[in-house]
Amino acid sequence: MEEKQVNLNSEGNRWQRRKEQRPSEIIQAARVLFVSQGFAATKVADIAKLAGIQPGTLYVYFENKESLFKAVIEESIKPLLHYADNIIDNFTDSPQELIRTLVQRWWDLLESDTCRGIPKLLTSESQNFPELTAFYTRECIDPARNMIYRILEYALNKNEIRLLNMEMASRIIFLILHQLLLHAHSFAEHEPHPVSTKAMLNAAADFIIRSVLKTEAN
Amino acid sequence: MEEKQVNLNSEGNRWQRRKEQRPSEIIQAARVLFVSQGFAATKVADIAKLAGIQPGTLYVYFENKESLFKAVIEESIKPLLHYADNIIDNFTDSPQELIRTLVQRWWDLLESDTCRGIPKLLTSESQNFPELTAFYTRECIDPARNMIYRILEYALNKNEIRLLNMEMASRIIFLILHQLLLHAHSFAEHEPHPVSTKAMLNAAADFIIRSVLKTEAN
Amino acid sequence: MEEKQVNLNSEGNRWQRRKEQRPSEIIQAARVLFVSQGFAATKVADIAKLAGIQPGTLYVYFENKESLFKAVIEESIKPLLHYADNIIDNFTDSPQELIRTLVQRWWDLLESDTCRGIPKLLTSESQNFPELTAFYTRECIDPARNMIYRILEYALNKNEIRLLNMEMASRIIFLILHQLLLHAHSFAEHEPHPVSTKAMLNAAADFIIRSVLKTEAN
Amino acid sequence: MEEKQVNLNSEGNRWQRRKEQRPSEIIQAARVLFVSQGFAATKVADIAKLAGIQPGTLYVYFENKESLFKAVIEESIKPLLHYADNIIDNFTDSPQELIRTLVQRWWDLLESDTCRGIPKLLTSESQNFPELTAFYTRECIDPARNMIYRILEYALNKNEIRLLNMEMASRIIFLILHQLLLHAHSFAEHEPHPVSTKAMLNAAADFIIRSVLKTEAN
DNA sequence: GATGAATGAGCTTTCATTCAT
DNA sequence: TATGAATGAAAGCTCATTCAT
Repeated sequence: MEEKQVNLNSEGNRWQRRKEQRPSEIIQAARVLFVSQGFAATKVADIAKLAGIQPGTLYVYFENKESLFKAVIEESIKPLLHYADNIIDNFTDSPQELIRTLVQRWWDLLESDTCRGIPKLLTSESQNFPELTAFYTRECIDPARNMIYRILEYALNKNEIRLLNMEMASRIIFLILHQLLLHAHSFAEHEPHPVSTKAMLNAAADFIIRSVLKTEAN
Repeated sequence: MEEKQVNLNSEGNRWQRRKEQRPSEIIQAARVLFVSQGFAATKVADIAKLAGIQPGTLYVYFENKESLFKAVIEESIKPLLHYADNIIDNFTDSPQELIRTLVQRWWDLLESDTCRGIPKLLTSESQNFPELTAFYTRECIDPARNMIYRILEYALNKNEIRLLNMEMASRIIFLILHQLLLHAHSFAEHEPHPVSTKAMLNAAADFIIRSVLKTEAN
Repeated sequence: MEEKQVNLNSEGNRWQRRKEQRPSEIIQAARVLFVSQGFAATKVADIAKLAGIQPGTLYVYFENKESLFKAVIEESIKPLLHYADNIIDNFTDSPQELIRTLVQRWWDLLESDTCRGIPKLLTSESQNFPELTAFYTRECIDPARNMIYRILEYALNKNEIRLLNMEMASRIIFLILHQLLLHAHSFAEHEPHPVSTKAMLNAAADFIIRSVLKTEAN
Repeated sequence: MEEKQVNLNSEGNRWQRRKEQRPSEIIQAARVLFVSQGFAATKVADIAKLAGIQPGTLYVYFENKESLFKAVIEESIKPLLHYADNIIDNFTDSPQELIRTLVQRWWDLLESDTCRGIPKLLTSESQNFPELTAFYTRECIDPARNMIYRILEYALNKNEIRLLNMEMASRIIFLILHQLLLHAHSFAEHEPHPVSTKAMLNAAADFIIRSVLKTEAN
């Protein structure tokens, strides 16, 4: 007697889940190479080698190079989909602390093993993969800016914010946070005068705080 | 009586000899495609087509695709090599005006016809062309930051600067300016809530001014 | 009852995996075309077709056309590296018999399946591949002349040699043997009055014997 | 009223004559490169450069690369067409002297400025240009062997010839003479133990004389 | 006639993908 | 499932040839 084999992971999901059975090592390997070399310049054979498999095996799990790319983005973006919750878990700190926490958590999350370099990759390939870019813009960038906006609102409620356009300030803050990530994967290692990550993060937080919060020393 | 048939650039001018203009036309075409698609994803045939020539003609002027890429970067970077002089021509304005001018001129220069998209391109290809990246870092990024630093010094001398680490502040300001350019060539067109360039530039200037200068409303 | 349809190499075996035999098959095909057309005039696609593979397959085994050429030479030369042993296995025959044997064995060895046409090929391409030519000169030509010299010494010891400069005679004998091979791959088939290989070999042996050995009829 | 323009140099001539107006410098340059590199490996642009002209100019005089090649052969072969008269001008010398003269004149003629390397070139390209090869075989090789045959006849008449097959001996003598030329353009410069041209020519003459003529020391 | 920039067909080579094992 | 040799379309590049100057 045959039981109908139910496929729980129906492929109708826009962002398919393959979960356990998918060799996430392939995705990790692919992400590393895509980030450093770009999509077109990365060879499938090199991904396979880095993942410790043969080229043919890769095609057992991914339909083609492009769908692997999408899986890389999709998978790496997952932790960011509800990052608001991840990054800032309570709004009871002082606004200043909140901003410092924001910057640090932002870095920790986006440079974590699973999504390191994804913003750089999406910036580079934005024209080649417009759907992914639109998805990222809608699901990650926009929520991120909303969260920043909420932090500013929180400061506003505490009467600690300076006179400013909160919408535009959110955007600029986002630019700073985003560029911190890009810089780490592009020019950082060619800097004539390198600066530690910690120093950069602190400087970014200081810069933002000075710009948006009321502080003694103006 | 036969009128001489005048060929209005229909196909008779395929054999135009334009030794002088060709290289820069090819470079312009190549820059556009390299910026939007990346080096590896851009086909030589497409560059040729966009430049209005045949593929073989491209090789009359450039040894290969890579040297064309280098020519694109080097040529496009030229206006930036002494951009300090280009961007800020006098330090007699108020510091606030100076920063507003900086942001606007930065944009005008870097999004001008000759170098539009180059920062995006170099960010994307930094790992694939380390020498070019080092060159850009040394000759463009570093001087740019120095110029920003001098603006802060100017404000310091006028006693209009807030208490801050000028070196690190310069770096963050540079990040903002740089990211403005990248954003324009990546996510801008996929924004769910687009914002005009003018608004972004003003917001960036405001943000920077609030962060580094003494202002009434803190 | 259905007989299993046997596919007699019609097209079902396009995907044959024959890692072991492939390289030497490619080399054989390449040798044939290189010998008749020269290196530059031979197309990689034609070599592949003659070897019964696709162009891409060739590059699984050889880095490029030039390294295939080198492999052809190196592989084809192998049987010649110790040909002295191969050609003349004993020095107990009469000098005259020895020379007849030399000529015949020389022909049999150098026109065997594995090295047919190589002297012609190396003559043609000597300027384009100087290292290979030097290698061939040192490892094949020089030892060949030494062996000829030893045959003359053997005749000398038997007091059957005429008064002559043995060093120079060896060179001339080598020229004759070498040219026999070249002629077979160049003008032979365009001869207005063709002569059989056998006749040529005998004539060459006769000519050499008369020149270097004491014979009754002078 | 138009007179029909009469082309005095009708192209019906199998081996066209362009005489004075043809830049024989082009042919000289082409011969040098064809001999050392082969037909396919020689670039028209390099021939033009060596001839001191521009690529386009070459096509004023030659229809295409192949017809230039034919002109090279055709022109270079001219001195050989009646070389019997050129090489041996009298049959009054002793047969031995005649053979020595033959070898020396053969060399002087075939390595003269106008035809140096042609035998090597034709050997290399024999399969690619069968008509030229047939022509060369018929008009040069065959007459050359006939002349050698006549020398042997002359020796026969003087009762100075050994017992031999004169037809086959002529062929072997020709092989030797031909190979002397080939060797000079292929392996000679890679010889581990070089020998002067003069020594080789003498050795060849000695070798031939010993083989075909009655001599005291047998 | 001479030029040399421009051509474009055709070559070598690459590499994402397939499939017999 | 995993393999990796084989594929073949497509890319970069060459160079004999053309033709406006």
